[in-house]
Amino acid sequence: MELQAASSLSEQEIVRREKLSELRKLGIDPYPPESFLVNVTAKDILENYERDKLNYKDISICGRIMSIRDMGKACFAVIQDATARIQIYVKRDEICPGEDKKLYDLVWKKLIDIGDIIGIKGYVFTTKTGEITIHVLSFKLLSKSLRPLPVVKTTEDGKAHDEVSDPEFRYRQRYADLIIHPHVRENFRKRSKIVQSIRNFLLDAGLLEVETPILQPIPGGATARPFITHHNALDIPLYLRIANELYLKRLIVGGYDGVFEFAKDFRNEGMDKTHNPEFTVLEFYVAWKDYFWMMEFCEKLLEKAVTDLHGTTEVRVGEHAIDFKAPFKRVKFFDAIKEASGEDVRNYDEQALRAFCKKHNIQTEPSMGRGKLFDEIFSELCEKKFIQPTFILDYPVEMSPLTKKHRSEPGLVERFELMVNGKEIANAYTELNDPIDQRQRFEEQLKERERGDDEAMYIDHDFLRALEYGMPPTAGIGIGIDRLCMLLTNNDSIQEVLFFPQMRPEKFS
RNA sequence: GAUUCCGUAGCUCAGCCGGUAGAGCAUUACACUUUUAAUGUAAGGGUCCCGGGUUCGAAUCCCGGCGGGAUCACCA
Repeated sequence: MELQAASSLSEQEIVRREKLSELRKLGIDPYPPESFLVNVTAKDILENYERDKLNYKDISICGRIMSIRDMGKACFAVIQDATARIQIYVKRDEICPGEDKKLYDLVWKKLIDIGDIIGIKGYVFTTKTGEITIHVLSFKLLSKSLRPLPVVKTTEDGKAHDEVSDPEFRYRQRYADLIIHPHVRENFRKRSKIVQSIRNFLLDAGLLEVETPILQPIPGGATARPFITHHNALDIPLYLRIANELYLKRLIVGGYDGVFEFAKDFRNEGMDKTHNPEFTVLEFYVAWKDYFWMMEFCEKLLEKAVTDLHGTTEVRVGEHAIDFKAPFKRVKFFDAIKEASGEDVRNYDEQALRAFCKKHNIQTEPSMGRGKLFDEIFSELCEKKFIQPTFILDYPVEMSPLTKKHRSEPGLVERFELMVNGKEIANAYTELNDPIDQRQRFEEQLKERERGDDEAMYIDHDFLRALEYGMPPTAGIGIGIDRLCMLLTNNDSIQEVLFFPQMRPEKFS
């Protein structure tokens, strides 16, 4: 077994395994079980150590070794804990005061590597070059690393050397990516902060956080191809949810006046830098409200999230400075198309729309109905123009089978989408609560499906039954959390805001 | 799914027109008790993604596959 393993290992891996057994021979457990007391973090030291006060005299800290500079009878190394990197200073005669210098000469200098996790005790001082450093009085190996870690070296002018640039490496081995790239760790902290800020906002507003089924017998609430699975005991197909909308509305029927869920949704579609098969959507529904109320609520929510994250309402995204200061601009759907094309397509029938598309070089499919055509026209002609947060409102009824018809505009529904940086971030309605109308809308969807649109919605009879009991007037919204995080962290790939983006399975030989 | 680019040491990359591989960092050895891409000297390390083909000879050319990126399609 050893031979077989050794043949596939690199030189460096073999060396580290040899060091492992060497350590064991010396009676040192490379993976000790007991806790190591930590009384300070690297960040704490770097921010609060003051040379003259001589504080941080008796510290105990753990971290991973990120670099070592061996000076002979003394060494400098850098360790990294969850908060920061800090330099440590290991002096032979300090950790080996007696005759026996084995702990330094052998254990520290030969058997400890970059990547190893150690605990140290000592005190903080400043080197003559002015760097805050931990003077090590004793150290303990807490976990031996068996793989070479590609640590980035940065020159004085900030230029990075040997930075892992292979995205495949970074996404497949995110654990290593996180170790070697502090900014990646920071990105995900930001994501957590965004979610936390929004959650607090919703809880403060009195909404109830809920959980609803991921496995659904009918994949409803959106139009998308679902993942299908099978339940053995029930012997039925089940679908991974493409949305949780219909379940959250059932809860509004049940009498809660505000519910929200940060939901993983699943869609069996293509993958690219803005699409992952599983993704996170925040949906929430508030009774007694309409979409105008929701626009204001949404503005406040985002303004707060951005401020909590950056301390200001402005975010730098690529070339643009985007300002989330409420209120956001509002543009009506058909006004946006009119603005872009000079034509008011609102009353066009399907044929006229197809002619319009042809004129503007917009590709169409025979299976597309009016709704899809409108959708296509908007995304081709208008979407990219909205850089600053802009609400697009009053969509055609064909595009929105779950939305209440507009109170004064025939053929439209009370719906808005929030566009930021040319992309849709949120989608909201005055929710359709008329069960008869809802049934008709589902039947329209059924026709679309028969026509070849395999993403049209299925009829959910239980949902209709719920509506028949009566749902209060309600405003609802879905916010794409991944895309929001991309925006607020200035990343243009969804893979940068997902710890473990979907990848083709790796082959291990 | 389509098109296109890419796949050489642990990491970053070089290797043009075909002659079985190089550099820096990392690793190993020695020196060095305040360095910071530490330094100096020396050494080791590669199924050149996989499988076929052309050829006396392939990392290099051709075909197929696998994996990744980009663009497009579907979608959020």
